[in-house]
Amino acid sequence: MTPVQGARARARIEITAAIKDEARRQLAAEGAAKLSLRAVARELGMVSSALYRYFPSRDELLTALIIDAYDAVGAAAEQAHATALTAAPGDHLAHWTAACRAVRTWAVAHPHEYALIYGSPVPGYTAPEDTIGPASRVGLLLVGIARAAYQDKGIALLPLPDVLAPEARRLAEDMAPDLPPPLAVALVSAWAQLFGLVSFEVFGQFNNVVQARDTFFAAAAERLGRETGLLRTC
Amino acid sequence: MTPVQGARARARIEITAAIKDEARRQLAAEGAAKLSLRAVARELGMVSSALYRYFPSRDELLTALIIDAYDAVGAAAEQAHATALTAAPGDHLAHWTAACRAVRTWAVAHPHEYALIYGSPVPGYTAPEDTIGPASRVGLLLVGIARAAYQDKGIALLPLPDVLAPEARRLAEDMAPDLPPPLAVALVSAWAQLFGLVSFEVFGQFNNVVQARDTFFAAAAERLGRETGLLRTC
DNA sequence: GTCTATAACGAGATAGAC
DNA sequence: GTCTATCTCGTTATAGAC
Repeated sequence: MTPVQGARARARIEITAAIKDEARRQLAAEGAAKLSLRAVARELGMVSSALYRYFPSRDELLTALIIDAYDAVGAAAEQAHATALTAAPGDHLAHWTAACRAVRTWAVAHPHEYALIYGSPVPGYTAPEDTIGPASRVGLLLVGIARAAYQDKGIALLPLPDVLAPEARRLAEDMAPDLPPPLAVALVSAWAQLFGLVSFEVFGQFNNVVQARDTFFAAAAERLGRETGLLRTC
Repeated sequence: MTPVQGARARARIEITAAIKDEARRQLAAEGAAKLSLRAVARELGMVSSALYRYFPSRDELLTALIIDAYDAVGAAAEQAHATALTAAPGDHLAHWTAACRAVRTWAVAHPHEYALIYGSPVPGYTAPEDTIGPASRVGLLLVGIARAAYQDKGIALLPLPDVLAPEARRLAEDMAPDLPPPLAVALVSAWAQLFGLVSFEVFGQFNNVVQARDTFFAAAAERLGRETGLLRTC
């Protein structure tokens, strides 16, 4: 808090940010598997051993990038949701699609960071527990939207097959004890399916298939929301 | 066709297979980005330059692995579909879920090959046109199942938003001119969402979330089929 | 013609001595 | 922090065995 400490702390923050920026650049150029502390250091005009004052290992740098990415996509979704909340109060389906579109927009703008968190696992790297919280942000937001809709007007979902009932109960207890188990199952499905749509676009599976990506995604996301019970249509 | 040619050809096929097998082993251990011709050659007791008799470059070896993977998952889905066709004739939803479950089963059994084709793109590698055909097999199978259902008893789908109408027409023309545009859109969405479910499981996003993976997936796949119009439920 | 081995290139990573 | 010696890589040219 003294001026000197403040300057030191500020420098540390700046250098940490510069390291992560350069690491993100390498992520884009070479992929997460080839991320190397040495190359980052070289590009920054530092010596590799100096980096260890900021990140104790390559894996910890990777973890920081992963957490940043989860936080960025989570914040984008949350902010879009907050905007939609005031722009169209009570329209739960609009809140849902706003969050979904924010996820897609962020992913298209940051394909390599998206690949880092929702693509193939990095060989030899296992995510520590620190990533669980940030990784849950989008999912928890979707749960929140569904909860608001449920408390507002209830939901009408298709009944689940009997074999899934225990898992549904367990899921609901884990993530949202106040919601009916079928809704919990529908939410987890929709969550995975949402990222299926985004991944297919970002990873190139839609090349030569889908052209009007924006409207296509918007329609699919709305459909997902409807099927999660946010609007009764039958 | 003479004995000598047959022996040569057989040896060539065997060595090609051995190279791909070893490459797949490295794929699992180090990831596609670090796949190295030299390491493959070393492990096989060959010299790196000898590999060029079989694959003109590292990227062509990658392409071969990608095509094999697409063909493997496509064949698995097609075979499961064929079995379901005779086991439950006329039950289009059962045919759909059988194909979906085969995709998941293959993916869980071959996570690294799955990651190669449906995960993050390999940095610096761009897939040649040869991969388009094999990459389309699962999608075309889903189209075929939907076509059978459509010709059998028609479909009832939600109307599309107007902005999506041109893209829907274009999509239907491209992939299945005999199917109504809304069905084409629903199929592409379901295709992407199916792989979203599989990717979340294979890539670890379901860790600490979904436990009964098999029944969860089966229910979600059935739901996807229903929503694609394979069964009218409203 | 078909294959393998040797050697080499230029580029990059890595380990250790200083 | 710096320098160097030694690795790796993809790829090619060349020569010789079958």
